[in-house]
Amino acid sequence: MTAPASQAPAASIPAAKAKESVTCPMDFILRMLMGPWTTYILYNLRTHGPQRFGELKRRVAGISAKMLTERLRTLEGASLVKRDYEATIPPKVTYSLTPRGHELDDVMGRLAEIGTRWESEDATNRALRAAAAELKAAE
Amino acid sequence: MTAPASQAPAASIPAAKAKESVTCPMDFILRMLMGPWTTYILYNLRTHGPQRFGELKRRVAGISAKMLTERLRTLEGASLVKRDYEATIPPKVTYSLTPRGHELDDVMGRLAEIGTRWESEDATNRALRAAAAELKAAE
DNA sequence: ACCAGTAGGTACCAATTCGTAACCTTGGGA
DNA sequence: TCCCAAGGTTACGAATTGGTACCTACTGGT
Repeated sequence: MTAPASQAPAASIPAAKAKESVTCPMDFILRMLMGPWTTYILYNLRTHGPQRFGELKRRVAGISAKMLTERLRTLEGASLVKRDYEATIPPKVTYSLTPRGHELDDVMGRLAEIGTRWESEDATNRALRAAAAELKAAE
Repeated sequence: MTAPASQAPAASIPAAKAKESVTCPMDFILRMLMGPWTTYILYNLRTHGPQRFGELKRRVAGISAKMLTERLRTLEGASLVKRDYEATIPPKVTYSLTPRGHELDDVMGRLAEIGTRWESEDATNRALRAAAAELKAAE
């Protein structure tokens, strides 16, 4: 993830600056996953299967066509998503996960599990703190 | 990942816009990991153990003090990193992974493995294509 | 005739991001 | 007396990001 300064090429900048950088191999992959909206898109493609552009756009609520297009092109470039174009009228474009895209299922599942757990842990803690605060206020 | 437009709060914007958004649980966690430099930092803390600010800064080549500070604060806020401050003169601040931070070891390892594999697969493919191109040129 | 839907592409533009540089605190060394 | 170290904080600015709006091309419905 995550490159430094002015991002665009930034992604590669840190590595570039640090010639003999420790090049963390997660970097490439995390840089992909971390792009804006990316996980929402992959999540939807995983859970709802191959979808058309409009369908995906409707599901990933709030995304602009521009962003969706750009993200899909990037994912396609990384071979995580496949684009099937049918030159019918109107055109029909279907996006699906490639085998490589599916290799992430496992990790994504794990991340989702951890994320969910943390969220509930945090909620519990907040509730505990709130309860403690009330007790204190009531005393 | 990744929030939309003007980022800062952006991170939460997509979810915000899409009220009944599908709230992907990976999102929180990926948003953390994806911040600029974040993986480099976690990677270093994992492989080299608890470190002082300056040490970390030297290892994560190219990062500015400002960024490092900001990233560490964020990670601290997410309870992934612990900050030990000793008010000696000069002050001594040591950062280390929290138990929660270590929960990511597994996923990070997997991501690293996949990333490494893809990288080598891609290298192989590039080599093959180059060889094919040469054969073609030579005929 | 006019609007809608499909799948984008392009221009314009404000807002955000992140690097650079300067400054802060306290004590020790030259 | 002056500078340095550690670990930041703050101001300043340029560059990138991503949304909005508009355009294409073709067909079907009213």
